[in-house]
Amino acid sequence: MGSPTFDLPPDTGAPPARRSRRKQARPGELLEAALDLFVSKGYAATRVEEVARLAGVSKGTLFLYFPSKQELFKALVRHVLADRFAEWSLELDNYQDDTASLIHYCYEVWWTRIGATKACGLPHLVMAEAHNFPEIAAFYRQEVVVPGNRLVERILQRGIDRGELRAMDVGYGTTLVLAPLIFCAIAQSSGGLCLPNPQFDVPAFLRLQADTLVRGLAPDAQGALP
Amino acid sequence: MGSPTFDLPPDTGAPPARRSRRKQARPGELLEAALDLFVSKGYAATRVEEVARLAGVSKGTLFLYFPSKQELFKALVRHVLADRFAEWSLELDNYQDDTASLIHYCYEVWWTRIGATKACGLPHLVMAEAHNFPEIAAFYRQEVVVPGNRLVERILQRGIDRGELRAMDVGYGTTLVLAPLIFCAIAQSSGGLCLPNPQFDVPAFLRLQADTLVRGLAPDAQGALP
Amino acid sequence: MGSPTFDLPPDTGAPPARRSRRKQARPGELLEAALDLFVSKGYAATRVEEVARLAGVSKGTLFLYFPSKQELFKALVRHVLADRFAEWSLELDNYQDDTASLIHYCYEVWWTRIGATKACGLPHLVMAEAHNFPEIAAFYRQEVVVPGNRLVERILQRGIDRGELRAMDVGYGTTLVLAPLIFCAIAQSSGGLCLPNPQFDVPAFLRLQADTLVRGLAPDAQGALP
Amino acid sequence: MGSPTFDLPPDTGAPPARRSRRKQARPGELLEAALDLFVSKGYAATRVEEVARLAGVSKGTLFLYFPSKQELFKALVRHVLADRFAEWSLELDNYQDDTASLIHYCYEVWWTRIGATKACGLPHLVMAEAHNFPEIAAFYRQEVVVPGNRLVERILQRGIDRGELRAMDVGYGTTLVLAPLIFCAIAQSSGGLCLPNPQFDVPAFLRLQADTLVRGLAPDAQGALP
DNA sequence: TATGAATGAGACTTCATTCAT
DNA sequence: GATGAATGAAGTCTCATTCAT
Repeated sequence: MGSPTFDLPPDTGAPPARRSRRKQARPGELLEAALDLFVSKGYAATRVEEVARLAGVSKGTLFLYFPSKQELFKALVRHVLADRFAEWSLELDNYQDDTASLIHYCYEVWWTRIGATKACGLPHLVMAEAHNFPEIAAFYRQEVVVPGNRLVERILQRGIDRGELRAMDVGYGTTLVLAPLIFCAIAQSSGGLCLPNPQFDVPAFLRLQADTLVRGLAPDAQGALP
Repeated sequence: MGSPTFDLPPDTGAPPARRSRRKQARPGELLEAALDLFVSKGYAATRVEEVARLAGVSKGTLFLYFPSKQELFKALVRHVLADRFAEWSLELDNYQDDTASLIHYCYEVWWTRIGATKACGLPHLVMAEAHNFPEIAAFYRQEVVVPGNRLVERILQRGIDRGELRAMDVGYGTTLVLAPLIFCAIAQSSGGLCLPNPQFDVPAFLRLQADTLVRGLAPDAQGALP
Repeated sequence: MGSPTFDLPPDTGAPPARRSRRKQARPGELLEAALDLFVSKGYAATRVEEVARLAGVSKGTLFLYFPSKQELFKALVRHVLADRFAEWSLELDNYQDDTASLIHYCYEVWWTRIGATKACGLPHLVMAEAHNFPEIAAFYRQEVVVPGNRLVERILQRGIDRGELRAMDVGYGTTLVLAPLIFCAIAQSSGGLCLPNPQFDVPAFLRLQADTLVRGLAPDAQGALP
Repeated sequence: MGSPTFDLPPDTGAPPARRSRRKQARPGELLEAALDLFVSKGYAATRVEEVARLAGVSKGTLFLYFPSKQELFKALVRHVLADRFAEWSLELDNYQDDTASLIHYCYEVWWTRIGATKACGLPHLVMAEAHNFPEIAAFYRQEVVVPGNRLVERILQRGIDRGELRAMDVGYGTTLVLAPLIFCAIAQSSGGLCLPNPQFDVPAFLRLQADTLVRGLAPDAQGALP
């Protein structure tokens, strides 16, 4: 049940010694700072010096840990997105309740662990820079998109098998499930720019979305076009 | 049924003369080029000289028509996204069929006019640059987000009034309708990075999405959580 | 008794026809505009397009008459400064009164014909650009500085010969006479920046200066250092 | 008896190492270089890269110390012209001899500290750019023109009080005293363009000017116009 | 002849990266 | 290791000049 952000060193309360403090924690602090800034300002508009300052080190020190701005960005993506799906897959294996509940649970969990955290800015950022960082795009596809789709495929297949969902093309069905999450991630990280008003309650929307989706995928749903 | 892109001058086959004087056509050509490059490379990674070259003019000529890179971007947003909603609103007024058909029709029309064109890259771009260009964000909200939501609100209210949709919070319902379109726009403009495979058929997905949505919003839908 | 500015064509009252009006007057109008702008904004900060607009023609037309900005500047200096000293020399030949009156008269005349007109901005401009325009500097020295000094030398020599001025090195004396004029020209053209207050009355100062100078050069003046 | 220019670092004979770190010395070196180039070529014709090269650093380094070309110019004006008057005011307070000597002394001191140094090019430059940089003009008026006039006012009033000068409007009298200095500054910085010949001995002229001025302001001077 | 659209060299400025300390 | 002064390539924008109309 990992935190969606980074494991910060335990705060000892005392101000750390200036020069030689927590050397092994530096990369994490730099990535934390990079996440903040890349997500809120975009890749190009973020200066490496800002990242260093926010992490409490000098510009030169950043380059000791990451050989370039591009490598910093790649490391950030790898760091934030790695090893989430293994954990989630386990949770799915152990889930006992019906599919409607499972979908609701997934949306809730996603919100708690991703949507409500700074990590939710990354998908947007990765997609925006996909053309400039093909390597990152490939990594993202392999480490995030494919596992995410696998996970949802299993959920849908389980629902169909249990008679809780109507028969469907599971490949497209996964996107039906994932699209709202990606939408919410982007809505969040763009300051709600695609939402109708600033009071928009994203968790409530996700509940409505889950409910509507479950209704729409129910075996006995009415109203389909011929 | 306006084209979502610009009217290029008729291609006479001959390469345009050097230093040809085409004051009327220049802004459209430059915006067309800007759309191509901004959408595919991002705002910061696009150099104004590239835009000018793609439009077949020199760097200086671009600045004759747009006083800065930022103004070029604003003009692009205005040109591509403005004046679509008036037309759509008219179509809605004249629509006769039931709500399920209307929603399907909207998704189809959106795909034809936006999703399948280069214009579909703009929402992504605007959201990515929202923090750097608050003025553009405000403009986008006012000229695109708000009118779009208004349009969908009318569709939903019409459906509820006609007894074709269940009662709901129309404010959140609009986002249920719009989110898939925004998702598809971003999926398209990021090279399908959030889609499960390269053969993903977006129009087919939109049909499935419309169908599922209509089912989910139907008055007699089953399966809602307590 | 020439005007210190340019001879404009007689104003016929009727608005001139757009295209083919007063072609032979164009260079003069352009030089008039150039004087205005060069003097008030400096050489570099003046754009040729501004000059053309102020003269009522297009940028291209300016280049029909002057092959470059530098040549426009040279032509301006030549035009404004040419043929002033011949006239003044004649007036000097015919002057009858005593030297004190003559010096007062010279300062008055200078003020009327130069100091109070836009032409008084030129010395400043020429001196500021002397390093960038050695050719103009040489021309200015030959056509303005040398004749001006000659004229004043004759005045001083006449005064010494008539016993109205003490014996002196006439070469340095001329600079005593001319320095206040140059000072006033620069004070005027810099917006009074070297003057103690905005109400400074330059003609009154020149009268005081002439008076003080005459006293200081009088044969029986007291107070010299040992 | 402060030097009007900057204290350069001691020349060790060896060429400075590439990428040497000299944070303390840089601003002074850059201002020194800026003084040289601005004064000899004018503001617009001086490129910041030239300034940097003359100071032995790269273009980027200049912008490390001065955020823009305009700020460099302002800093130069402040540095060269500020803090001279406090010192001079003190000297004036302690002066014991008669007014004629004092005026001579002032001119001598001005020549030594300003006229004979590169600093004498600044007044000309500031006046030439006054229209383009109103902020600098205001600063110059407040920090240089006003204090300078104050100082001379005190000298004249002291002379009148001691019966060594005739009664006069002290406001205009100050300009009588200062005009020759400004004239000489401009003459120097324009390569002697307004002087009758290249052998013109400026200190000798200033002595003659002081002498003539003192005679002209003497209480018993003869020869005033009615 | 007159126009003004078009050009492109060149200016200022930024910032990722290097490296002496 | 850590620093931050220094670098210089690269970007935006200006404007004198050209030239098709």
